[in-house]
Amino acid sequence: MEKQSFGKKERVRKRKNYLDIYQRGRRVHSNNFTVILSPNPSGEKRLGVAVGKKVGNAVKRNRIKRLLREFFRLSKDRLPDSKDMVIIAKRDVSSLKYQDVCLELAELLKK
RNA sequence: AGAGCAGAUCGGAUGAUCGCGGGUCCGCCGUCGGCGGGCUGGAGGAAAGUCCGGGCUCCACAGGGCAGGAUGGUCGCUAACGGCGACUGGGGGCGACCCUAAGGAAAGUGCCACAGAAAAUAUACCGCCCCGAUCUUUUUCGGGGUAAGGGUGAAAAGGUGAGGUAAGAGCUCACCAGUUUCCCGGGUGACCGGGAAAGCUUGGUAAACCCCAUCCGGAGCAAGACCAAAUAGGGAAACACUUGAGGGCUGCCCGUCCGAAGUUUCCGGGUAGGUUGCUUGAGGCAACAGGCAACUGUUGUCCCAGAUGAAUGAUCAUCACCCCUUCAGGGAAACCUGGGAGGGGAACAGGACCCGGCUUACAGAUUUACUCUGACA
RNA sequence: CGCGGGUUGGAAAAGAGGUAAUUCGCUGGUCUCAUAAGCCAGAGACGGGAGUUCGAUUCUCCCACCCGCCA
Repeated sequence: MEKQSFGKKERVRKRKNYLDIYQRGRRVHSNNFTVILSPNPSGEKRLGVAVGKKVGNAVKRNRIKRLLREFFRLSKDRLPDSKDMVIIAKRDVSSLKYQDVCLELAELLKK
């Protein structure tokens, strides 16, 4: 069985990395999210999450981040290796359920 | 029973699967460290706003004056406060109770639009009265007295009555209201109660300047300390004490300190990044004691988040809570009781150095004391 | 996280206790064969809630929103 953990190695953790990904990555948009994909040399697949202040207060922002990480964790095996991915939440999506998030992102990643 | 008022407590619970970050122990690889496993604990009453106060850290341990800021009934509590408690004055409510930036306007300055005669030194508009002139008289003009009457305004120069007067006026008197001073009694005090005298009365505004009293050094954990790739060439210490540029100490001044350029010695400084500060503390809980209370003391007991692109989530089940629909029983009905079935809801909100407060947001639940109205006894 | 500044018609922007200017835009009229320009007239605002005051856009306090600085 594929492991479903989500450790520190699998996160994008520095501002520099984010800037690199923003510059080099390919962007895909949907209603609520923007996904940026960029190759990275390390061999790992990594996730970064960006939720701006416009989206809501701290509770809402935290909830969105958790939902996005949950999605990444559970559908890791279907994602390509050696890719950095940053998901940006565009608006207040804290009322969405986890399943709604899954559907929308899965759609988005097919493109 | 209804309406209300002041507090206090809580802020869903349990389980399963997957997952996150901390501490600790064990094992393996092993230079830091990494990997795996076990155990343990992991957001709030406001964690929020950042409105105050303090601890802590650095700035040269910070002295004086001016400027600036804050507070403003009294007494207390406290590490401290702009907080809290008790009490006093004022205002509101039938009441429980609530609100109160509540020192000084008889230090000075300013302002008080429009209206009004006048907005503070009453320069008198109408009116009333006296005198003089004019004239047959009413009239008209001039000089003066008068704040009792008028209308205006948010606010009009103590109120009522009597005397008094040419007309009037605290001009005088009685009562009442208020101010200041003094005395007596009570209280730690704000102040309260009683009495006497004075001048006879003084507009409002200090969240206008200001005066008085008290307090305040500046920055802030992105403080500060340590390790240290890259890059750039200097940096630090000691001595000497002449000129002292320039800089720092709070905005300015005084005052004071460092100090370029000299000689000698030494090798360090520092960005990315990392470590530390970082959680045992004015700490929580319980009992007893002191105090009206805020709070304090003693004893016992407990260890309860330390992340850093930032950890608490997702899915499911059960049980409680609320709402809606439907069903059964009782009833004439309103409705009451039961809980079978289905559906929905569950607030405000997330630590970022730590505490004490304040303020603001908040579905609902539990509970205590008290007040008013109605009924019964 | 900490520290500062601001909010006035649709847009910009003065006013600092009593009447809210001004410019552009908008609407109607006039002029023109018609449009523009010009001229005349008009509508449309003090971020919300308390307090001080006779009276707050202005002063004080509390919220909301926006902007900036410190890596």
